[in-house]
Amino acid sequence: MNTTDFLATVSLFKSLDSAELLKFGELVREKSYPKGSVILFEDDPGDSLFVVRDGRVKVVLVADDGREVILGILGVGEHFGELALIDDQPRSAHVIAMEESTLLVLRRDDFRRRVEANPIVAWSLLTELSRRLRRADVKIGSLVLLDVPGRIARMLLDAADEGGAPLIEKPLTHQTIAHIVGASRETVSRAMREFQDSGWISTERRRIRITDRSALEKRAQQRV
Amino acid sequence: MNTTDFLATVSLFKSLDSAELLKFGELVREKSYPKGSVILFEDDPGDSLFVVRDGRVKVVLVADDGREVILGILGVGEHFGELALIDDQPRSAHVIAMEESTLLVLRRDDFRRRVEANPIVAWSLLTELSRRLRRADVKIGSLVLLDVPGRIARMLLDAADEGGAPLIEKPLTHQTIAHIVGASRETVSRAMREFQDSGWISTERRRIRITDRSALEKRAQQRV
DNA sequence: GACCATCCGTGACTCGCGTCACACCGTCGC
DNA sequence: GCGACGGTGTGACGCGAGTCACGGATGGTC
Repeated sequence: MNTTDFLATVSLFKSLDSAELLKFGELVREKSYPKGSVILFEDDPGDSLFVVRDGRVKVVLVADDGREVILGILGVGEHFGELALIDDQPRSAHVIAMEESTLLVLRRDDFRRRVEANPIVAWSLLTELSRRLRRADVKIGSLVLLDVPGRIARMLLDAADEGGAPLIEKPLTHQTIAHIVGASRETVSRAMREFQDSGWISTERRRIRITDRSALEKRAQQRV
Repeated sequence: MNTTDFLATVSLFKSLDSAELLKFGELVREKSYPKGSVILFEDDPGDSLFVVRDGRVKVVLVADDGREVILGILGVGEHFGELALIDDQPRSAHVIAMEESTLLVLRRDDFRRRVEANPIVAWSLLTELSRRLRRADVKIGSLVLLDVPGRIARMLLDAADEGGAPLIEKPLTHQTIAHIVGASRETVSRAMREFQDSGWISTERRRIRITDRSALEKRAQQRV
């Protein structure tokens, strides 16, 4: 798939006509990152928007002692780095490649010019930021109101919804889940084991299948 | 101050010329809410944007058992409810008047028409949503990486920065702080007492003064 | 003044979960 | 095959913080 066709599948650009897409296509550079490499650092001044062309990246905050929180995992077609384009503030988190990944990079000035010329993109951006804000608020609520197993249950449901099927395709190690829900690896292990013993989920070669959705939903309700 | 002049002070509208302001002024209705009343409910379909004209409101999530998290407190000139206008999703939280408050209400269709006619507003909105998203992410980080006193310290610093001076003017009860940082009232009491005994803060008739900023900042670093 | 509603301070007890420690896999490369 | 490595399972232990149960202070209202 060439770049223009790919851009047409990205939510941010999907309502653009082909002439516009072509223009955007001309402005992007393509760049590859090996697994584990840091794509951008918190506090850096930022002037680019990135679209995941291939691979998977995580958005993380890390504490001085190395502990980390995963704010989000982005796959093909998703984008990051737009905040710095909008408000000129430094980057708010690190972004790290979870696998070998290739990204499309769009520079601030180019992006702004195109957005001003084309309010549809501005509206897509608004929609996208709204979605993220809602998710962030839900996450804050979970962290305060739910215990760790509850947060894991909710997270599994979210991950499954994303794929459409009650099956989580992407490899999710316990360690990764721990970073997402704000818990320790061991606690995640224990909770997953319990879910499995209760027959709520099953794992088949690195993938997680949800076998009792309503039980998980119940567990993910506010407070046990 | 009349409505138009007031709107000119609101960040969302501040880059508009007076003709535009006048148009907006004609579209809003004014509405009052007694202390404690619920201005909007989570899950309601929403079709209005609200601007705080007077008073103070809190945005909260509440669990079935009544425990609550405060996502934000909005004062004069701040606005809420725009998400539902952008993405047509139901409201994501309750909004409750903390004091007798009066709000300006703008309906979805009117708002959208004005935004389409005037991209400056769209850009202000983007800036505002970016700001909130950053704050939300920082909050998620705090919840996972900091202990309760650390979160309180950070919250005090934020509140102080908002006012410009090292003094928090608005009454903040321990209970309220507890809801903001996701802790119990008792724990907040103990932490505040400790801060006070260490000479980091002092309280003078309902207001909190920060007397040792750097100590608080240190306490608010990742992990004790 | 008396009375009420809020708010704050503090001890005692409990428990969820983080931490440490170690054992047990698969799977990959040589 | 053998080691190395990344991932998982599980016990033991300790601590932060929630909960319960008070008592006491402050301020507003009649």
